[in-house]
Amino acid sequence: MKAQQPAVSITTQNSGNRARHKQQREQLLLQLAQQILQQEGFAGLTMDRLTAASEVSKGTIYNHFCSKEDLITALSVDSLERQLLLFQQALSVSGHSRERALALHYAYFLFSTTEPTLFLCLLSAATPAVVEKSSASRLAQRQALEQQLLEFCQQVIRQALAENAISLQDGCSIEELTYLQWAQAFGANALYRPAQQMGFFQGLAQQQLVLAGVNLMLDGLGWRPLSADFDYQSCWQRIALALQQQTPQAQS
Amino acid sequence: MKAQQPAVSITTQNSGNRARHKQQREQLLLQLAQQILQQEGFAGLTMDRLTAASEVSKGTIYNHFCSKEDLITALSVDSLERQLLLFQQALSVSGHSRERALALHYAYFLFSTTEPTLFLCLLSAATPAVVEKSSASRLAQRQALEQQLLEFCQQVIRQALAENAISLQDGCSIEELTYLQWAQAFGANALYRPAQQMGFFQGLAQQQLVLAGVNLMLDGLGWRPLSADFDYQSCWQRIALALQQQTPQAQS
DNA sequence: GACTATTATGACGATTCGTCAATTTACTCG
DNA sequence: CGAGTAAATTGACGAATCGTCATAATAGTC
Repeated sequence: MKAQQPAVSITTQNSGNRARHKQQREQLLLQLAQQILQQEGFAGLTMDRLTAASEVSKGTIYNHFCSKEDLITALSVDSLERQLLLFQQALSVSGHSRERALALHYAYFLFSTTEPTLFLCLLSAATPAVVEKSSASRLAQRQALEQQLLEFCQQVIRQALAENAISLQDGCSIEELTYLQWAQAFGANALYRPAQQMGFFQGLAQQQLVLAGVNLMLDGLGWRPLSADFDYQSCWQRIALALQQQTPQAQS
Repeated sequence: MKAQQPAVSITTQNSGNRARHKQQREQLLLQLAQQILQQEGFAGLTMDRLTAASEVSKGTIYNHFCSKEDLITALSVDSLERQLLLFQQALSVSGHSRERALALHYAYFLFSTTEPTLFLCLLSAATPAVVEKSSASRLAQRQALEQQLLEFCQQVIRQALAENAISLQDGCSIEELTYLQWAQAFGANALYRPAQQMGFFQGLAQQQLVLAGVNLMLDGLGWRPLSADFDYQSCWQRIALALQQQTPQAQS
């Protein structure tokens, strides 16, 4: 069950391979950290344990991550990279602008459920205790990725404007719209587990809630076609199929 | 600058006072913890520091909080209690149902800005690392308070139904609506700082974003009067005045 | 005023973090 | 190919923090 032989031919002769090798190991360390997180919980993730699980020493690990918190931030960066991939796939589905917006929301939802651990990392990484002790470069990475994600959202909104599917009156900027949708998606996905755990709703699936939230918001905006004039339920399912069948991919 | 003389007459003779005295001290400890949090950051909050700042020993502190994480959860309980007070005040403003819904959103926003530290505690307390090491009783307290808060929201929605200001077609339950508004409010307030820090929007105030988000969502729901037919901007300001002038209260 | 139950104390062991001098490895060049 | 140098790795160690527990103090009772 140990899938981590070095396996890479470490016959790196020119210094170009050094960086690549280092990055591969970092990826492996992140994978291990994620495993520990899933199996032992957040309190169980210690640097010594990661050291034991890996094949390098603690010093080397601190050569990659300047602190335990930096490791969490690194995991969040990894999360965002995967989200980015999902977003790209989501935008490859065809349809009018509102369908594509829905696809992005689905991608976000999909990530939050298929990778709950990483999604929680994202939450933890936003916490002051973590931010305070993460390296500046890692924080910059995270910021850059977030900006890229938001860029995708803005693209869809611009498409909607071009299609004349929405009209931005009364000083409502593209940034504002993007932010509000981001907030909606973040809240609806992040709060689901806690709410369910406290027995707030019984039968309601997370999917239905997210879809309903998006429809409410986009209807409020007047993004045509309105949910009364279009079957976004089946649109949602079509998107689900399109994204799901692409997910089985690179693992080792 | 030290505002923490015991000051309470500890001439507790009958055992009824014991519990009360203990609770007072717990409140004081929470206040101190919050101070440390503001001044030293999350990484600076250690049990030893709290011990030094207080006038009791470490053992006694661990008599109140079974772990450092339990302390964080206790702070979040404190936050929720204050939120509850704000919600009560918010519901005391007069108006039609949608105005009252707006008042709740304002109360939430107000809390997130006037008590940023406590708001972040709420976020941290939702983190697995904290949940895992908090006492069951404290977690139950938090859950109960959250349920009370949601109860307030449901009240307003029921009022709206009674006023015939909304109609719940297609199996959209009260719980669903409550959840979606909660999610919207949570997201819009929690993400503001990070988004601003990454320079995503320049001039946009948090207030405007929150208000816009609520309007979008409630318009989408068809909650009358729609934002096109009513000046929710001045309504918002009126609520602000009504709540602001009640805030200066109990501190020492 | 003696006696008991409850609470408080802070020194202590256990963990975990993060460092750094010593060592090994990788690469260069004569 | 082998000596020399730069870079990376190691793991023992100090520091900091958590949480405990035997002892001491206090409150309440008879």
